[in-house]
Amino acid sequence: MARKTGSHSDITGPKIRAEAQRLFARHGFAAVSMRQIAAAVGVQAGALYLYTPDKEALLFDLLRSHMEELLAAWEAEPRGAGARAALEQFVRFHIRFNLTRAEAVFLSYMELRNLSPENFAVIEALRKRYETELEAILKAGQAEGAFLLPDTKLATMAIIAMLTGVNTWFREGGRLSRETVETIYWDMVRKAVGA
Amino acid sequence: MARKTGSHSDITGPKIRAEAQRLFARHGFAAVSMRQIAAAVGVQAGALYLYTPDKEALLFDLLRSHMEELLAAWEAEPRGAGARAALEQFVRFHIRFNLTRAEAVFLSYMELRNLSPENFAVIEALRKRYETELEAILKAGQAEGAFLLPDTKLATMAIIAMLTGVNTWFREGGRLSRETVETIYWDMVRKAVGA
DNA sequence: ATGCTATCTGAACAGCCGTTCAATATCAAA
DNA sequence: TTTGATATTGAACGGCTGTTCAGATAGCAT
Repeated sequence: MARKTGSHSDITGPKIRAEAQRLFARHGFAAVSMRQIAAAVGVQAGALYLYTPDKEALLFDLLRSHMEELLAAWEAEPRGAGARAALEQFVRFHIRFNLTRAEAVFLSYMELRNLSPENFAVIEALRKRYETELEAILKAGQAEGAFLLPDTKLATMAIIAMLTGVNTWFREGGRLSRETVETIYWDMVRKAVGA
Repeated sequence: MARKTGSHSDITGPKIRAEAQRLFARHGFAAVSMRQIAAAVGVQAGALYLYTPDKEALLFDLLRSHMEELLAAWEAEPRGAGARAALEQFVRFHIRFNLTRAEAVFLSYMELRNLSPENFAVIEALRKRYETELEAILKAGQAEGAFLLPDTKLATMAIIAMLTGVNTWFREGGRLSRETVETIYWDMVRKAVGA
């Protein structure tokens, strides 16, 4: 046996990334073997190397794609006028976007240490760019007198941690809908920044 | 060679736990081998099994000890009168305690999935107990009219996520002292709960 | 129908994994 | 000084690891 009927890189490639993401998120990068990923895809381990130079590159690709899609989605988001509207937009966007990509978010927080220093720096830079988006909103709000904050840098970190935390407990079909959660978190954030 | 001069279970035992915690936190549970831990302790791999039945039990021990010490420390904390004082106490305690045990906190958040279902349930129950401590404060504050919260359960999760997030960026000797950070976070939490 | 290219297999590589255990050296008590 | 308990080694177990590659088949353009 060699090439399989119906085989196509347009199908196998994405399938590998999808299964890798699922398995890495579920068991952790180090705990998942290339043979497990291959089995999930329905292929032998050697075939994976047509699509990635090595295991770490597979992880890096997932993390970088996620961060770039996060930034692109935020930039494509409609922006209201004023810092207060922008902050509400950010809060709702962050919760909504992250909930639809729970596995990727999980990976981005858990598996950074499995990256080489160079790859780690790339992801860190993207994450920093995203944080700066929020900090810019907080600084603008502070300047226009809409917010009252002791420290915009700390507020940035606090708000992002708080919002990302939703992913750890939210379950579809639970007590509260995603929209309700967004609203409740927005209420707490709004108060916290003194708006 | 067999037994080493100066060898003692009172020394080797704690040393194994300390090195395991350090290595697990640094590289991840799955990525660290028993031989690496043994080498860090200065012993052969086989000797570890005088102190733990297997690798997972080593991790479980670290997580359970941490959670129990966290709960014990909180219970030993002096309690002020009223929900507002209690909440400030909690905020400052959580940041302070977690910063002094960064490795254990990191492990407790990252390595839960490497536990067997039974062991996972034990840690989850301890974590739940801790969360309930905060929620009780929020409920009491709500009842006595000190706080104004849309949902105490969500506020609990939001506050804990926000506070634990400090561990990801705080560095000793950085721009702000631990006490200043405590105060700033307390300010944000206080506003968020409407107090 | 032919030939080229894309895709995949299956075996092999060297090395590491968690764990067990008989043998052995040290320590502490008698 | 002898004896028994304690602590450790070092080798061995079967199995899994990431990665490479020659060989083989499927798809596609001619």
